[in-house]
Amino acid sequence: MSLDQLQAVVTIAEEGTLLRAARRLHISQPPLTRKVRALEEELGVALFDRGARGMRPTPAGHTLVASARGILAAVDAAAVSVRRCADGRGGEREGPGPER
Amino acid sequence: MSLDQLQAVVTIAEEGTLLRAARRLHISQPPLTRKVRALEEELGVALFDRGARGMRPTPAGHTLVASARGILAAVDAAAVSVRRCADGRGGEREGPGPER
DNA sequence: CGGCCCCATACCGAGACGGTATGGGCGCGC
DNA sequence: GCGCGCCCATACCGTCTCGGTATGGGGCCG
Repeated sequence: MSLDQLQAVVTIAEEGTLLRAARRLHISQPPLTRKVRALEEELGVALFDRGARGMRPTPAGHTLVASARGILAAVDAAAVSVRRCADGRGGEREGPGPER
Repeated sequence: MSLDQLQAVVTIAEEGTLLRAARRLHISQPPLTRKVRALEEELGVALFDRGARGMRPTPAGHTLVASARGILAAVDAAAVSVRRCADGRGGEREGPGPER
């Protein structure tokens, strides 16, 4: 599991189709297919229901999307905290707090 | 920034030297050097002080280690939640809560 | 029934990742 | 003061994953 894959899952869930998600992620559709399938195989769980209309998240997929949003936000917050800690001054408490 | 790099930073901070951290991560020392340097350049911040004795985290490094621990725990919790959601039964509330 | 949209697969090239070998720097013991 | 050992940094190379293009199969709509 990688942050890349989590971002992919979140975007697909938001867009509903691989093509639109791929456009938003600045990649092509086939790599996205592989990313999702790889994650599904790694977890041993189907994350999306494929239909002729697009992809709809399964209950497991929905759960993962919710968790992934928090994780991605935490990563971003961590980067900000680290830069804050060394950029201007040299002392800051750990403050990635604003998660979820 | 990748989960791999976060894991590396945490392990290095715990072990104090690249060699011991590399052993724990089942990789070699040179790739670890590159991982850390890449992350430092990406953030524009020095994460460790290199001395003849080993590597000691800077304040920024310490901050990142703390955040990284929470993120990695959240990722693990997410995987568990997803599997729980689809493994036995088909309905579970989103419960990655125990983070940090 | 024809057309369209969407996902899946096959194949290929480039970039990233990891491993081995080697060098430079510093502290410690003799 | 000098040699030794530890540790991080760099150079080079093989492999493997990742992304892109081209193509196929399937279902819904008009």
